[in-house]
Amino acid sequence: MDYEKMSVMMKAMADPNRMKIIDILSCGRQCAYEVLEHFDFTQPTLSHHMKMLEKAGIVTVSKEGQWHFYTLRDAFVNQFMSSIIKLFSNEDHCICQPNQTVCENVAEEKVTTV
Amino acid sequence: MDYEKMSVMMKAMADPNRMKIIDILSCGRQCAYEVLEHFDFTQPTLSHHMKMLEKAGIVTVSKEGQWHFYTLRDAFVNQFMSSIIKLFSNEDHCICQPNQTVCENVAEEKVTTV
DNA sequence: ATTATACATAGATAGTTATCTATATATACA
DNA sequence: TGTATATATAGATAACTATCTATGTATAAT
Repeated sequence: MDYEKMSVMMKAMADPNRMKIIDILSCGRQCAYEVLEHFDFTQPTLSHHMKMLEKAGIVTVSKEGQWHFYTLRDAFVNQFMSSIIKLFSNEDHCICQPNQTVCENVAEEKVTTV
Repeated sequence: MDYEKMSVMMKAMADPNRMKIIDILSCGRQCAYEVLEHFDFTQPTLSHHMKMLEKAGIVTVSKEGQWHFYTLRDAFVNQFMSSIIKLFSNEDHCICQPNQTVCENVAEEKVTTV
């Protein structure tokens, strides 16, 4: 697991306004002007947020005349989901044998439910 | 979807070091001392990170003598996964009819694959 | 050509945070 | 009791970021 790369994605998602933008775009592509109607902040602030989402590989832009259409990337959704599943399961990093000699951890086997 | 609450969780997860901590704890509970062995930063820094994870509802602590055992909360994992699935699908917020009169968005119906 | 619209960029500010050193607290052990 | 160990707290600093106002740019409409 590439924690740094995943961190960039998660930090981009972690802002509540950007999370709402992702939620909006999950219904299909929309232009910046449409997206802005759902928020109270100013247009430059939206421009900033969209750039963050773009840089993190979360959305793509296609420019048609004066309109900039933003689309949620399927590749991002798939990659993010599989990374999260790996993170929560005990397959990837797997330091399953806690140091018995140090703190006598009597860890029960963790059953992965994800 | 409670974007603010989800944001708190995601911000807590989004730090690469805390992400690694979650990955470690997904294999079962460990004490702070054990967790610290996987990192280069100092003990107060780990203490800070564990507190962030606790406050976000991601881990719980059980104190046994001088040892503090940290456990990844199943409730968090379940809640997080279901929220993410809602976020990526077009069921929750669902502003599926972009404003035709404004930017003539010819959005194709988005097929939910999550 | 002029005006309106959609979006981006520049620069500033206030708030947050990841990290450190230094120190405190609490438990275990000799 | 005194010492070692595990963890927390305090305070400082540097970096990052969400937001604003002001302004620039590019396209469309009149």
